[in-house]
Amino acid sequence: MRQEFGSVLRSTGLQVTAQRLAVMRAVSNTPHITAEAVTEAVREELGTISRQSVYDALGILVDKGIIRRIQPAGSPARYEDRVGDNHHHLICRSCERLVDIDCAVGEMPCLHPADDHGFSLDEAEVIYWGTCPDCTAVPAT
Amino acid sequence: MRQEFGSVLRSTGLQVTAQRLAVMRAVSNTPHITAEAVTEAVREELGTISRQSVYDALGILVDKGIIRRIQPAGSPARYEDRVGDNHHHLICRSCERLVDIDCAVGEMPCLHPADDHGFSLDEAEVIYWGTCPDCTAVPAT
DNA sequence: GTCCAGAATTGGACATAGTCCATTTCGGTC
DNA sequence: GACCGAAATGGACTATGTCCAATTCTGGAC
Repeated sequence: MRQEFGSVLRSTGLQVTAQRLAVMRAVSNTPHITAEAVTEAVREELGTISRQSVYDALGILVDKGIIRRIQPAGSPARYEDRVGDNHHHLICRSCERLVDIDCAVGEMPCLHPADDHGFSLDEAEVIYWGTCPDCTAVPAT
Repeated sequence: MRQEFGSVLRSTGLQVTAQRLAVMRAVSNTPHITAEAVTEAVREELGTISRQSVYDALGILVDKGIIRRIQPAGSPARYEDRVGDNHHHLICRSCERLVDIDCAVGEMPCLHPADDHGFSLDEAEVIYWGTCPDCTAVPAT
């Protein structure tokens, strides 16, 4: 996780900047991190960064496929650097905990609808909703 | 689609109000309607309704399982009255068009992850992302 | 080492989607 | 027709982003 980040950026034709490296580190260190948490983490590392730069960096990284954006209902967008393995997510309705779930198929799209209405599909996003063990134990907090 | 709406409300212990009936009608008439469009439709019917009442009515109807809320990434929440058949959705990345897809299984949850991390699952939400025929024909607009 | 062009960053205003709360009104019952 | 609790209202507020113009930085050429 050293200067690999730099080469990744360069290999996609992006400039290597301290802000982008810090954003990549934040996403890499904290799975399912939110934009706000990224901002905090980068500020800790660099002292300052504008909200704009964070969104911009995250947006570009997502565009380039370096990180993945997840936008579950009722929660701000989250980012993760586990890309390419097409895994899915499991979310607790009660505490919003988000857990990775491996995809049994492993390639995209891993599911095919009976009728695709002429669309050309590139991804099947699966979110499992349920209640996590902790929240099951303590139903109403 | 007559006074059925009224009985549905009563059967869940809710009061029957003009606002709620109008909201239900709006959702029923326009598949995948947004909160904003519901507000417009209800205003056309009743003359006036507060944004609050729309959100409140939609929220209660979702709570009671009378309608279903869909919150795809990058789009405001949408509502539909097709509940109970556990169908999925297909969205065009380019024009945001949203289409229903029947679930091959039909019962919830229709998918089971290899490892559920101790969660008790109640739903597997599937969103297929792709490009619709129109947008494929006209790539960049 | 200096300079340049384009890329990246910044900050401020703005947009969108939705929530909170105190008050008023309404639906259903007696 | 009066009453009570549920529902609706309106206004302020919050969270999460986006847009834009101006500035700064990066990497390469000289």
